[in-house]
Amino acid sequence: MLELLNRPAIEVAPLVLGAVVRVGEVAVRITEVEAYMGEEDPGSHAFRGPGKRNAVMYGPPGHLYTYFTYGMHTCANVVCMPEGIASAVLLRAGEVIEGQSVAAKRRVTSQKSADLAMGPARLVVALGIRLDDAGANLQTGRVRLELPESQSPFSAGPRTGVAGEGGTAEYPWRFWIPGEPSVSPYRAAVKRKRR
DNA sequence: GTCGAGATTATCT
DNA sequence: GATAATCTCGACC
Repeated sequence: MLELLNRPAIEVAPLVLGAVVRVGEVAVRITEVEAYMGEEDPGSHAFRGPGKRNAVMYGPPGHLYTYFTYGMHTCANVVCMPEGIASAVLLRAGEVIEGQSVAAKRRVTSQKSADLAMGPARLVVALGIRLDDAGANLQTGRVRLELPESQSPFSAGPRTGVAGEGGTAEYPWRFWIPGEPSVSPYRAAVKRKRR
């Protein structure tokens, strides 16, 4: 599996589609991801170089990169590329296929099954991933990644949710499985107004 | 369904 | 002190 992940994020991203992430009793089939290409990517946390937050992204592939954003939310990534090069695939959405009652209990809002893991922060909550799971090994740790045996069909398009300058959504680095109800219908990123 | 805006805090400057 | 790889709610179509 490590050989499959030891490549650029835009190549790894389609492979993760259809994969299953398992944490305890809850399992989610990934239906939407985004590629982050490290220091050459203006939308990536690694764009300004290594720091405490993105250190895991520079580490070896096959590990979990979590980060906190907007003061309330956590997002999860799969690290790819060899140690020393920052690159990761953001898990944006998925379908809860096991432990649905447990996942629903964590999500106080949106009890509908299609909404349980529709969005990066929701996915993390449904799975029970925490910020201190950062750096966990996805083959041996609490959070497991199971790649599919065959490549799922997928579509590619502009990234969403990246609020950086210069239109970082111009790169077609968002991948999803067509026809999945759990793929987020979210609008493109809007610049945040200050209060 | 789409659109606008506020919430809330770790991390970085 | 400013920023942010988001979510939720309310208003409108």
